[in-house]
Amino acid sequence: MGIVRKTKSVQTLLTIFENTEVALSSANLVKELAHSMNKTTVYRILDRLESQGLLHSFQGFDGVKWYAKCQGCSKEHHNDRHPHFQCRDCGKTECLSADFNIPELSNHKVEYAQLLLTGQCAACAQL
Amino acid sequence: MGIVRKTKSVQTLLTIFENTEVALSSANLVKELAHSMNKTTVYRILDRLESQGLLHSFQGFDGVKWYAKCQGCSKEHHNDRHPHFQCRDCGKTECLSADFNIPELSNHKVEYAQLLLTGQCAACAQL
DNA sequence: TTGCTAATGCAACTTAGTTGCATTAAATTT
DNA sequence: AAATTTAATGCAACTAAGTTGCATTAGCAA
Ligand SMILES: [Mn+2]
Ligand SMILES: [Mn+2]
Ligand SMILES: [Zn+2]
Ligand SMILES: [Zn+2]
Repeated sequence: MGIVRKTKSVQTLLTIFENTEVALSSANLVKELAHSMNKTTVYRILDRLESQGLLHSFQGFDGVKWYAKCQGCSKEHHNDRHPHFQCRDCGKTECLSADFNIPELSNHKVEYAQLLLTGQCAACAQL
Repeated sequence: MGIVRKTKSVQTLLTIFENTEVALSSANLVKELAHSMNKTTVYRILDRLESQGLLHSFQGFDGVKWYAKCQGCSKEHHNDRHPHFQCRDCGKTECLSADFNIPELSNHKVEYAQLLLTGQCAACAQL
């Protein structure tokens, strides 16, 4: 099952994510879309798109939630096990295609892991 | 340089962290200490203890800031490069002694990494 | 014991996100 | 092309985490 109702607001958000390669924070989307839709709507659509396997989310260093498009995820299964990077200079936040391994823990049952990196992005590192 | 002024509030917080092996969220400390000190004071002391190398912090899945004591860090250098774990059942949040490696990124300059795990803690996994 | 100023308390504010409920508008049926 | 159904939205009010400015207090050293 995909999107239940393709409303104007849903389409707006889908288009935004289709046309970007970076991650976007919910807080910032709320600001940018304030003229066209209510903030509650933004939060609810992001929620919905995530549970439908079209977007995935992660917590940033700033304590706000970031979203990025999924590749090959579904309502049933998310497989976005990749690190995320936040540039300390320009704020650019991106999904990394790199892999990472979860340490072996004898006593814990690890179900989900999130690797968050910061430093300078490709562009800022060259300045 | 250690603590500048060992006030009653600072001592209270130091004692709390000395007597626990887990991480504590600032939000929760504010609640627990509401009777004895102002929330602003809690946030400011946590900040100060971190910059003095006595505590380190990380962002939880819940979007709140968590603190735990350091071992062998100083005002000049923090060396708490270890994963953190949050139990999805009991909420227990802990520092893991395990090591983890940061993926090689040709274009980015990684300065700091945070690995956050969730699942079931030792106690909850056995139930 | 005095004086300096780091640290605290308080009130007001900000920012991110949530909730309940009435209304609207996709999608489906007639 | 209406009428119907109900998912989705808007709005207002609220919560939770954290911050800021400023007056006051209390460590601590002289
Ligand atoms: Mn991603
Ligand atoms: Mn730790
Ligand atoms: Zn950058
Ligand atoms: Zn547990």
